[in-house]
Amino acid sequence: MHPKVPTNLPLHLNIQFIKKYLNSGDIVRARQLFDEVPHPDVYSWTLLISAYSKNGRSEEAIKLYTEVKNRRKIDPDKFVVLAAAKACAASGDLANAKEIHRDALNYRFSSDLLLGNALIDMFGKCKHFEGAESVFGNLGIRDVITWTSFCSCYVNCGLPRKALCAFREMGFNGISPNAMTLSSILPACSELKCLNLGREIHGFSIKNGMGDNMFVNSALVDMYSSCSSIKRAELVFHNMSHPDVVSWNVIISAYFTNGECVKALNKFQQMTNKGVNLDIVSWNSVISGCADNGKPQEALELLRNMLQSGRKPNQITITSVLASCTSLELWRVGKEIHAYIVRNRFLDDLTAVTALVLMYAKSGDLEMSNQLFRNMPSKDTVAWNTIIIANSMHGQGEKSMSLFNEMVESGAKPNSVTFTGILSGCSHSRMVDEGLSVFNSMKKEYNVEPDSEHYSCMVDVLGRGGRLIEAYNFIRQMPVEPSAAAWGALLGACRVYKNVDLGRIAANRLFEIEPGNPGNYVLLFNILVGAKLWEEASSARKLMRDRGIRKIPGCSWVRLKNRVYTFVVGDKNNEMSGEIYEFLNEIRKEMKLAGCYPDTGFVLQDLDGEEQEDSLCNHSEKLAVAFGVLNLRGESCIRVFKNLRICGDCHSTINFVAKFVGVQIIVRDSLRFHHFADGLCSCGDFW
DNA sequence: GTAGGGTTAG
Repeated sequence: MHPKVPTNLPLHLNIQFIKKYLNSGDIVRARQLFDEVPHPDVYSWTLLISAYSKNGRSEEAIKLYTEVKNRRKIDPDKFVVLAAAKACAASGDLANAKEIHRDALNYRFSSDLLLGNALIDMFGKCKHFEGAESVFGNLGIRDVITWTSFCSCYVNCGLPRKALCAFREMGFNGISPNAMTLSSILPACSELKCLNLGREIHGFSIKNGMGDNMFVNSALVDMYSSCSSIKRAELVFHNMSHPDVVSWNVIISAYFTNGECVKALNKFQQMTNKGVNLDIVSWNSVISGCADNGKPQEALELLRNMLQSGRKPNQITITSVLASCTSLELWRVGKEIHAYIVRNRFLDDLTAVTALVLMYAKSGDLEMSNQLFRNMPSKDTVAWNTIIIANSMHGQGEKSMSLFNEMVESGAKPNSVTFTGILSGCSHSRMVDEGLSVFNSMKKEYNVEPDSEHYSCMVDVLGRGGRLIEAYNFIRQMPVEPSAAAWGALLGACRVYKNVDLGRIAANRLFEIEPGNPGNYVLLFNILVGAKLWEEASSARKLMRDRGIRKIPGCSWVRLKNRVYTFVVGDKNNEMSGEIYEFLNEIRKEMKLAGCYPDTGFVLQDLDGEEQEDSLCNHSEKLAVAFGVLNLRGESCIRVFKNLRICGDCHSTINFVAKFVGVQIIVRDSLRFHHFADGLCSCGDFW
């Protein structure tokens, strides 16, 4: 081991040794020596505190600081308080930050420039602008660092406007910004999409010799990208003489946020080719970029590459890639990632688990979703919102409501998304009075102003509840402009309750607001056909044709052993097509024997008249279910996904199949989930 | 023997 250093040396020599150990990174040995020194002075304490905080061991640093404060024989100086402030800044520990601020006031260091700057920075990192304002106010002299830290505190606290005000005031006070000021203030321009100020800052940086500053330029790339000015972002990046890994990451994200996936992926490739060391952010940027831009397969592929390269995913990687699984309904891959989360102890990460809760719910496994949520050690508003939305999607309105009550009791604050979640739950479960009472309590009890989305949800609640006149009056009286969603909800309700008059009104409004949406023409057509108004129906159809609008083809898919099998109407391309149709014919016979007759009203939902006869047995969801049944290998559940709403005849057929074969069948249509088992559907035959 | 900055997330 190490030769023992005699501790009876004079203090300043011991300090030399402590510093030597710290400089070589041997914090353990420095601590040992420190513990043996009989009367360490405040400087030795400071050295150790700084060392711990630099090594990411803020807790230990703060413990030492508390200890030194309580030593009778030592008077804390501003440097030891400063070291403690840095430790708090590193860990974002607000409680201790406030304590340190109080100490600074007690010791009368509060007007010291050096310490003041560090305290402002600390409060900025702890996201507590009130603290920073108080420190700032106490400073008699403020330098460029004071102002810079003050501005970036506002930026960190999500107050970009205040940041820009402080930046202006700085100028009025005759302080000229430096490169650090500019790179701190540019994110405020990004957030506010302040292109003009951003360009002004760009010009200033060039005039003042900061044209090749990496930090400023990376912040500029981000600013231009946020202001949708990708060309300018590109230009800044290409003019950089030495882009570092962060600069590359920024330009990649910039391309993705502007929808330029090919360029983003090219840049990623280029970066790899140039031998830039990819960091975790590089991988996360490109993975989340793909996930956000409708490229889930690529996101998963990149995750594989990442693992191959030996880089460990973190919570952010997991969250992004789970979003991909959700969009592809890649339930099995999602399960693998779930296992990964458990193995790597990410289960206490709110964001990752919330994404997992959503993934399971969207993949049809509501039970797992609920179970995971129950086991979460802490829950924030987003987590509660997610579980409420999950239950609403699955038609569990009562459950959504009780979760909401639990949420309020737990002290989490409901926000606008919470109410959209509950109200949609109420509409899917025909809970009209509950919906009305929640809606009325939004502003009064929770101070959430209902927006257009909430109003549309309420139209849906009333409409699906069969209270069509009320729904229509609600639309006419709402203080916001009724959106397509509101009229669409009314139109849908008119289809269910066969109300031709209101259906016409709603459809005509929709033809104005969103003339290109085929769904509205189809709904009106169905309503008219249901009322046997053939001529009017065919003119609705003609209107659609004249406008050149094509119905979106119905498409269903089912997963089998990590492969996705897709079916369209009348699909005969599957290798098992023969068996599928045979099975469906058999089922039709069985249904007739059991006294179930096909619901012909729905045949017409398909606008392609030529196929009417046939199409009854041909809908994609039936084909997918049949394929799933024929390939059941001991599994008790089939999950089918459809891009449009499920049709009524398919609904009753699938219900029958589930009972006949003795399996659970879960169908997700474009709006919600249907759980079929034992001759019942979770939607109560109402959708 | 003392301070501050740019990228990724539900």
